[in-house]
Amino acid sequence: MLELSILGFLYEAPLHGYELKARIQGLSGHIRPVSDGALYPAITRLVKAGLIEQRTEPGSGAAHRRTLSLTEAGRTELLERLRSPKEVEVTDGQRFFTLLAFLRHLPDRAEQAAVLRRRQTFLDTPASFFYRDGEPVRAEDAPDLFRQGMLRIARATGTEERRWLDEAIGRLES
Amino acid sequence: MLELSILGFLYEAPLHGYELKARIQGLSGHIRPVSDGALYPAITRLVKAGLIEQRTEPGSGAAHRRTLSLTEAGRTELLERLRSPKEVEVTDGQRFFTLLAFLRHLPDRAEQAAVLRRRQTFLDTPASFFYRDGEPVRAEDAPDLFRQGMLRIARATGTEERRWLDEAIGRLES
DNA sequence: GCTAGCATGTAAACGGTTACATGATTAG
DNA sequence: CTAATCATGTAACCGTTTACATGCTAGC
Repeated sequence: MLELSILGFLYEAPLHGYELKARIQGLSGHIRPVSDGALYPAITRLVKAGLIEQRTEPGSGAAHRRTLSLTEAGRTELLERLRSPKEVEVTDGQRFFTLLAFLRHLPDRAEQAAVLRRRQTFLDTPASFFYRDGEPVRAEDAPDLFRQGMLRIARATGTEERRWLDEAIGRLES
Repeated sequence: MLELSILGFLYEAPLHGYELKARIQGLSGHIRPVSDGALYPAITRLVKAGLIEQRTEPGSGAAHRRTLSLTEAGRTELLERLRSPKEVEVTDGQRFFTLLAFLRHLPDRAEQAAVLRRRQTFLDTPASFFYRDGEPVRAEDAPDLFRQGMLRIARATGTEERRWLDEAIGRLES
């Protein structure tokens, strides 16, 4: 997830770690701060894997500042991760959103549409959200005010997402 | 998160691990399966912490089947976790939802309302969702179809959630 | 001179995933 | 008898959080 964000942002332009952190944070609406202890090890991993390159900038700005950029392998890897997301990245809203944030980098509109289709299929599966005894619970039947709220919110989200997916897939395939 | 769900479900009735797993899964709408490798260690932790008790049921059902129940300390702990959620549990939608699922167990309506208020404050902070250069991005300005979608969906969710929070807090405080 | 922001890192602990392992009961 | 479901657990690995640590630069 973090790795995808790093690759995604670097696909657009070379950045240093600190700037990367700010962008990733901006993407999630400050819901969850990106910790240095997650970011820098992730960068190290990607460098070791040959997906990104580091070079120290001389003079400019604060102390040592390492500018990161994607290698050719990194570019290929990003596209592959966007093209073939794991099941959990389609299923989990948070992860799917991260995917969406960079999906424009996939050069083929048909491939973009295919990813949206996978999400669509998941949302249309009658296996989504809040079950009791194997049956989906209706908001009116929820046992208390709070679970009623959960259902209302989940339903509103699902409705809007389905609407957008329809529209977007339509546009991509026209 | 997992621990909260375990405590929450056991507050209602004693259960064994397998049943607990099914309920937790039902709550998330199968978005993310609960793995045994997470569940059983979590149970062990809670037992060690004195928050739940295990007793092996003789005869009934399959093989060995351990029925779990909350101790007095466990009941206190659950209420405390509901009453004073950590910042990230208010901020992160997924976690906040887990909180909501069990919030009815808080005996004091004013305390329930206070938790909802914290979420409300977070949502009203102009720091929520998708920033660029420190400014919130409007859907029309989003650079591509996919980010437009993210914004649309996020906005729909936020709107519905704010509406429900208003309503719910009103009811709780009347 | 000091504080805020820029900038990068490490180490321990924690929680979760994945894979492995076992065995009982029930329905076809 | 055999497959599905019930039922519980362990071990290796992985990524994240939290806390700690350092040092530069710009503006007050």
